[in-house]
Amino acid sequence: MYIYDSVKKEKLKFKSLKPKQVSLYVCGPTVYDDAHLGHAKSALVFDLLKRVLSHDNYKVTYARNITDVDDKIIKKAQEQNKSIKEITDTYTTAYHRDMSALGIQAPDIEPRATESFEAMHEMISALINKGHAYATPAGDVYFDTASDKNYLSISGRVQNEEDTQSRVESSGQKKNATDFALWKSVSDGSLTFSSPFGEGRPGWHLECSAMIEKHLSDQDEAYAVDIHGGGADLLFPHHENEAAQTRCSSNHELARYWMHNGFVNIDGEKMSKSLGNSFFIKDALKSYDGEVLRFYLLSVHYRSNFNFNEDDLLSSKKRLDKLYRLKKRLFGLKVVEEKTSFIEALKETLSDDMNVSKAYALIDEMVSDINEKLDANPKDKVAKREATSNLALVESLLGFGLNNPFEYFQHGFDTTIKTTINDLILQRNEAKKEKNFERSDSIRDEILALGVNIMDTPEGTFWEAKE
RNA sequence: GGCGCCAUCGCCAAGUGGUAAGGCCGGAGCCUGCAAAGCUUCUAUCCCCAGUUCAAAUCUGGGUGGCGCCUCCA
Repeated sequence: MYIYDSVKKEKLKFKSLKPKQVSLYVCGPTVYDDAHLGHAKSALVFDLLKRVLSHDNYKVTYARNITDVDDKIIKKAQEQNKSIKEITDTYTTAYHRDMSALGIQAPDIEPRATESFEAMHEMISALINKGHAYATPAGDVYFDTASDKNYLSISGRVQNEEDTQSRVESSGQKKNATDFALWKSVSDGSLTFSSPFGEGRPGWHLECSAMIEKHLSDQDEAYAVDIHGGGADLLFPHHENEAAQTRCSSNHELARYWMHNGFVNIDGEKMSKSLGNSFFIKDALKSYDGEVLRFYLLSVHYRSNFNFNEDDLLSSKKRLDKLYRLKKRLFGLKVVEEKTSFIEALKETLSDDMNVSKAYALIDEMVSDINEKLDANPKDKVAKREATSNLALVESLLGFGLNNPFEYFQHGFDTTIKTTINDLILQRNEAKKEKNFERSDSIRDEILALGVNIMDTPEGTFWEAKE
């Protein structure tokens, strides 16, 4: 396995801390709204990573947190006159529903900030004791960035006093402009938690470091986890600060490898609420099968920015269609697992920093190859056996091709229309049998008008939704 | 202003020193009663300039054009 480390900025041969085991921590969502395509991209990328590592015989422990303490959550609760818990429960459930629709497997551990206060308190205390954090007269506890000589080693930034000070609003009580809150003193009665440092709320960066120590870390290792991932925007300040907290409160660095996925833009523009172009997964799912979205969102290398647009999605879907048409040809066959050159090639390609583009190319070529063989000899048992093995791997490694191939092509058609179409097909076949092609073609026009294509095959007449 | 990323066929997109993958679209053909599907086949020298090298899309320098982070953010 090779992984591009976004801190070292080079592709490295992956070496796990413990033999054949991998600890993976990914920054999850703050649950104050529905998940958008950006959340999907990140979750998909690391879902794929876990699958690739697992197929490489690593035992992967994957943790992805839920941030359920946050100012935005409080704001939302006030706006909607609901409790904090109602908000976080609603959107946590929604997040799980959307991720599941995209074929994303649940992480092994899903820690929540509200369940991790003890670990956070311990980390703050350790930082204070070691002289890396201080309390202000106002009751806040800040991390002292000047006390960490390796601060900024993650993002590779250069400290620039003038610049930083002009852009960061200083509370006046911080020692350095870059210092960040570990514990914020709050006493307005909104949402507070008691702590050894007074009533308040934890700083955002703290929960990840604390939960990693609690759930994944081994103090004897030089790194808390093998891999830490998240969106590219988290590199600074979030991951920089996480790393500082861990480094200064314990004896190890946070992660051996850092992975950051690129952004999802909509029609060339950054997705944001202010631009009014946020694209929620649940809305996308109204028009497209979850697997189609998965296939499309995964189709571009994870480190590149992804420009989402409907035209590209549709041409991407046509690629997945070909996989499903092959599945139709193989429908009902039992999978007999056997090694094929395709399987080896696919695993190897994905082990190269998840080269999905090349993986898709391999799939396209494999599908064409099998089709060609089946065209030449529809009973080619060897080809069929190979094909089922190949597709089984695609399903488990990439997570698509899992649907019933007939239903896949009929997304969005209800039973009534399906019945109508099937009736028309029966009528058309009657006409064809009588060689009444005028009638059969006019029936076909009727069927086409319903938004479907039909195809006559040796196995019967099948129909698919157009586009 | 600081730090960083990117620029490959009409569109999407791999390749990062050894002579341009794959998909979509389009053309031609095979198959088909005709279609659809499937198959075959055709279509780029890699933003510009200079340099290093036997050899560069791939390295270096300089342009031009996009974009990201620096404030909450996947």
